[in-house]
Amino acid sequence: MFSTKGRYALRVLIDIAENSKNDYVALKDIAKRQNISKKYLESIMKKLVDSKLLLGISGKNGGYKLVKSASKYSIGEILESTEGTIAPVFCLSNKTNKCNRKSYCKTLPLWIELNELNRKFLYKKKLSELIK
Amino acid sequence: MFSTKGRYALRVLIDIAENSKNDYVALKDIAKRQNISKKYLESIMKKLVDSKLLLGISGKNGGYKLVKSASKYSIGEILESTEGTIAPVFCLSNKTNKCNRKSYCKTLPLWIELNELNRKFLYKKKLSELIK
DNA sequence: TTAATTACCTACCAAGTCAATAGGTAAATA
DNA sequence: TATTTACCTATTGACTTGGTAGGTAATTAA
Repeated sequence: MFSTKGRYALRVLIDIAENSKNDYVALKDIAKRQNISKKYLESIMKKLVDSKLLLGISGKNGGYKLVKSASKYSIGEILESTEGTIAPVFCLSNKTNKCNRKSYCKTLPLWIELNELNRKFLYKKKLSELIK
Repeated sequence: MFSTKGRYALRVLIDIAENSKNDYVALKDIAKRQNISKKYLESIMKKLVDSKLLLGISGKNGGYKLVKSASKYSIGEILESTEGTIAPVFCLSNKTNKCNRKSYCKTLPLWIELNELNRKFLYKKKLSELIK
């Protein structure tokens, strides 16, 4: 189940895409429009800046800006950068599956198939598709 | 992310399917084979019995038995009965979406599409496909 | 009839996560 | 220089997770 981190992140990126006219969009404006706690949003913005999905500029008239066009953002990369992982089970959440049942686990193929289905869907779907 | 409840439930049903020869399979044997705490498994068995996916019989030679053939069990119903919901977001976890943003939410169509993709996959996939 | 075996039931608990809140500092600009 | 903004660290209450503990009720083999 996706937490507010990922869900808010999508709303933030939609908000910036719709409200930025080559200028920076301030956190407080996003928070007000989206009705999300300003302080809590900060932690989400940090993840998005750290993973280079947003550019953040301090000082007067500062704020956040997209680093590429909305059609270049996949929903998958946005969710993954804020949620940490989008895998359906823990054993697929890391690069290397450390579960010691993996060589004989009868459910693993199911989880792999589900994971691939989701990743394919979420990385194909673009931010621009959620706008308008 | 699926918790141990759903993941263990799948392993339990596979175990019973593979180890029941018209007789009942005792919890302690499942727990031993699957290396899962006996006491903790009890809470998962209860969910499966309550949702009529297993028949539980007390007393000597008692235990648990499938109520239908493995090919009739969908992975979706097993996960849903133990996890409560398999929806990707909270607003889709109940019959009635109570989110007050739903009339204008720009991300809701994405979640609905993802939810339907997952449900279709998990309800089509059968327990028998995980065996052998 | 009795002892053993089994599911079933209720309560509790430690650790972790979630969704915030609080109170700052550093950078940029009018 | 004052203001605005992002950025940083720490804390917290409520909830969930993954168990543990200790019993009761039902069934059957001896």
